[in-house]
Amino acid sequence: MTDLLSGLNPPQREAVVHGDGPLLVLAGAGSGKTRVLTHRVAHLISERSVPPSAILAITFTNKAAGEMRDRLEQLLGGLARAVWAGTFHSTCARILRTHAERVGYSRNFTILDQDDQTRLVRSCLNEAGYDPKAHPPRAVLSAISDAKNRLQSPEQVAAETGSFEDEVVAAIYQRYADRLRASEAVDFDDLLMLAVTLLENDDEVRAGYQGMLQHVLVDEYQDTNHAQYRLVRVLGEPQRNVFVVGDDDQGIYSWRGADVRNILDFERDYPESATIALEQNYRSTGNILAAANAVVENNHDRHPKRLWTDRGDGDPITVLACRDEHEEARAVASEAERRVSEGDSLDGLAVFYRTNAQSRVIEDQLVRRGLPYQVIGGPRFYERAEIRDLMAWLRSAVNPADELSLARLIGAPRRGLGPACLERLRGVAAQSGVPIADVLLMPEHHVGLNTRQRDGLAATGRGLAEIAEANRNGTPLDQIIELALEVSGLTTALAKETGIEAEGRLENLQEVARVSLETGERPDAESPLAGFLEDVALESDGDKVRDGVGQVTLMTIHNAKGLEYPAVMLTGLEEGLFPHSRSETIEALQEERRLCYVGLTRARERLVLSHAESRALHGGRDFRLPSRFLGEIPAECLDAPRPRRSAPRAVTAPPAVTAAPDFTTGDAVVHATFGDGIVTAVEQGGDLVRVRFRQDGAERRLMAGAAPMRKTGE
DNA sequence: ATTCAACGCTTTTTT
DNA sequence: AGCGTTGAAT
Repeated sequence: MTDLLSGLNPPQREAVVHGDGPLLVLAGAGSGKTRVLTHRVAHLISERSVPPSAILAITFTNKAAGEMRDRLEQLLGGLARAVWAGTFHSTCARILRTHAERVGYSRNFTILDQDDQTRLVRSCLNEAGYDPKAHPPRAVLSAISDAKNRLQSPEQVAAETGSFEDEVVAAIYQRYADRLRASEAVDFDDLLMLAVTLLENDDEVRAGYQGMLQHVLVDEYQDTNHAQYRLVRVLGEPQRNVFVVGDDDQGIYSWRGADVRNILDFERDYPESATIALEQNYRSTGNILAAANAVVENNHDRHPKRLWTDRGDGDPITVLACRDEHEEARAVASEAERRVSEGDSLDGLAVFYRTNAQSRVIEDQLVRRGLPYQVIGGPRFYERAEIRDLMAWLRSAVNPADELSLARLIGAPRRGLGPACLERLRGVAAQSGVPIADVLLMPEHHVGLNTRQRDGLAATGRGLAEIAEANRNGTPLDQIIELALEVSGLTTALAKETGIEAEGRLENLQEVARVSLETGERPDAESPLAGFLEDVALESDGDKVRDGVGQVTLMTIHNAKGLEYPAVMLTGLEEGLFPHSRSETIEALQEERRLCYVGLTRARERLVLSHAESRALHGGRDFRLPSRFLGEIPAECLDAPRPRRSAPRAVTAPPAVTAAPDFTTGDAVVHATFGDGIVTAVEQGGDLVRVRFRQDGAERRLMAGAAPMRKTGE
């Protein structure tokens, strides 16, 4: 394959043909890292005769893995199919299913999602006699998750408690882990932790994988956590052909345990490693890059680098000052309409925001104007209550030990069965040593229950048995799901309800059977249903981005990682929203800034930044100041300020700080965020002022029209 | 024992 | 605005 290297620049080429040993590729945004990864794999196979099955490529989403496989197939043909490409979680799930018995699990273990996890933590808190109000389940869960990411067992956590809260966490962690075990269930963090534990402690299993794998490649390395790091390390031995690609400026998951130091420390951990930096950007115009560079340069603790392009400046960036979120939404819709009228596809337009809640008003406007769109993330299809009900039946049929699913399906559909019934079942099961699913089928044990409840339980047991039998005898997946819908009584119950909502929910349920046929083959799954359940559990929002369908794409910036669009609108650039008010520490603020950097660098040609002066939030309405990130963008990258107002400003103007547009050098000013300062220079004909602030002594360039700043009287 | 309606509270990002 | 809890009705 001679063309494997053509079209690559020298550092890209160097990375692709790198010999043995570890390599760190510091790949700036838009520098062609996906291409480098793919071509590296192709190079290994076609030029270095590495067997495809000896290569493991870990990507951030399943979609990225699929795209890599497609691309490899174009380069190499069917040979490429044997490359093992997946996400960290799917890779670990596959390892664990293969060796389940070695970690003391059934091969049919259930993978819990966040909602299941929170419920279970809540239940553990209640069981242990702690008040969920004093110890928010989400916070406790997050602490447990942190511990698992550090690969700490409940015992280890218990040994290191330093406060009462730590002790609560340790106690709940222990209880939570026990409940998971009893239910043959694992959470997302267990997938990583159990796989690492297995590989590190089981010589035979480890030897198997280490003997099979010659090369490990990891994308988005900056967002790996400690457990993921350990997985890569153990799988990379003994050859240490570990090829990691990342960008410390794009680390946006530290709150999830990702450790940017993994990338900064790579050279220390692999002293023999080489480093290659990719700084030429092939994606964005000069103005967009200049803005992104300028913003991220306000961060410390980064590998110094500066993206460059030979594409020219391109159009200036547009900043829209909107009155409120509705006007911002109208601006989004107008941008979409403008695109259509200019003959461009809506596929090329993406709208980003910091929080999922922001999508609603934007959706309203797009619907109103008949503009097609897709929302990535937010409440997911599989997280709807009725779908979760159905999934509980399916999961229980595959994994009879799954008590969480059992608890859910007992009450769905509503038929006079509730928590009390479940408690009784658990009691009987514990006494007799019979699995709960079997107790369901034995009405003689249903003492103390009324006829209706007894009948209900027996019917539930029969239904589950029927689904399980269908799964066992190879009934097609969609028919199993249809069967589950029927024997569970879910459709019957919904059909009785009136109203448009029930209709929608009924349609959603039917949709599951239809969608189930679209999932790919899973040769490692025990049954198509088991494979489907795992797909659903490990599916990420990013996997659902569809392109080529003529729709505007709406998503959080977190979901935008790794994507690019000709036109990007970054909305809600307001203090308190972006950067988010919960990001108070320096570290958190720097991560917000990296997030901003990620958002800006998704744009190829057109970039629109918007902020609203007031925004409705949790019921009330707040006045909002423009984000400091806007102030960090050099004015020469920006369009002339273009306030977007559909009503006279006086009517709705915030009573807060009002900008005085005519600053002169030497003026004493006060800024909403930075406090007191002195104007040191006026640039761009008065649009931009330089101000040195007393608070930190730093000089900042601010937009005179947009900055939340006014002159102070002497 | 279950279900439903009203109330009050908390609000980031996600594999 | 959405969720979990609480209290009353069935």
